[in-house]
Amino acid sequence: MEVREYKRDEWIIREGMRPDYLYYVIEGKAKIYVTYQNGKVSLINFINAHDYIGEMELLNEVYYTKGVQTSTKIICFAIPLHHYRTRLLEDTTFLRELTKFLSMKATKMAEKYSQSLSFPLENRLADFILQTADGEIYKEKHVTVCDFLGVSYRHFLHVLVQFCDKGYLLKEGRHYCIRQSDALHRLADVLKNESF
Amino acid sequence: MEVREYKRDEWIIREGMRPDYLYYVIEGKAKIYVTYQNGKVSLINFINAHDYIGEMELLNEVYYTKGVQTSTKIICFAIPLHHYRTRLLEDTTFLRELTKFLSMKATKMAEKYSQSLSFPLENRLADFILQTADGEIYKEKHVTVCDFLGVSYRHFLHVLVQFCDKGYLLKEGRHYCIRQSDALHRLADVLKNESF
DNA sequence: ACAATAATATGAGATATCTCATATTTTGGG
DNA sequence: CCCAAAATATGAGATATCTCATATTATTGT
Repeated sequence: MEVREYKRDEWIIREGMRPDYLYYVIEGKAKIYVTYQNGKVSLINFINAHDYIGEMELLNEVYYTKGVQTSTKIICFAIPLHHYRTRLLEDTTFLRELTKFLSMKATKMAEKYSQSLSFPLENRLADFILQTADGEIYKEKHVTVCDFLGVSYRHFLHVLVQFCDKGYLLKEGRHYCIRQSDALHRLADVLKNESF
Repeated sequence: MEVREYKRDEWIIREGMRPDYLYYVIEGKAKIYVTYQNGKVSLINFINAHDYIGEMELLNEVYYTKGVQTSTKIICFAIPLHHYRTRLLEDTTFLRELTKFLSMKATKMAEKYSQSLSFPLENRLADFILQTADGEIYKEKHVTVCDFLGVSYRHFLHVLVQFCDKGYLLKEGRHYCIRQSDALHRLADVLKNESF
């Protein structure tokens, strides 16, 4: 097992190229992308500390590998599959851990999926802002967010400006300051199911 | 371990009620639903033979249980969790099998998610029709499909009628007959990524 | 066999979202 | 420090999709 380091914006895995390693992220953030035939590129998910990368390829002989690009510096473990594949697949503790990770991943995806179909951007953006804000400050890159929420830049900005007009957010140079988190919460809560 | 049978339209798991069993489907089909605060109900996924039900609750202490309703008669194994939970979580063969199942589930969800955001109903419906058609005959219930694809009945029908107008489909009483599968394939192929 | 309920169907107007065109500002590399 | 590329901004018109209203046909329970 090696410890590896990737710089910001480096590709850990190229789309379509089966990786030879299983990665476990110690520190940093990354993004998973897929490209469609018409050239459209879609941001599928974020990867954070304690996530696995390449677990699909460990488990499935046939699998279309998505691209993984770092968005900060990343430090991770890299376990060579050719050597440890069999051993990993016989290790109960590892399997249990991986199963938990995958079940969370599947659940979150299912949630995002049904939310994306059921609610307009207004609600999903409110949720995203609250989830990614650092205290009162929201400062994600617009382009990345559009990708992630799967909407056009134009429409995204339209809704963001509305939030400002309504006084939910205040634009401060490069950042946005959350002014009425209660209003945002009301919008975001619509996404939640009855359990909350 | 028991063998259980559920009739059509029965609820195997009620939303929000933690199940006491892990199920493995031998035969039949079911649907997973979630209800939002505003009362909107969303069909998240289909369950088919060889799928697990309740695996999330086996793995995660905290998990909001989705509702599962049969759409045909279902025959399944039911494994009582209070008795076998620990043993299951130590069984390598079972864990490996479950991990594979979950990785497929996560992948499919991710695919559906990014597709739903990236393409209009026209493409997604073409894909759905081809995937669920029995030979040349498509006969899913409109209401269920709307739910699944996350669009209004009105819009769904609008697009379906277009397919008929264009001669892709021919309405025959209750069913639809696929007349130009090539045209549908062209629409559906846009969803595929470069790997295909 | 009948009534109630669910599914199918259609129209019209509103809203959400996209595409394209274009301008300004910020940022990274040499 | 300068340039090219990326990110941010804004307008206008097109399209996808939703909501609501209202019929007509199946299906189901009794």
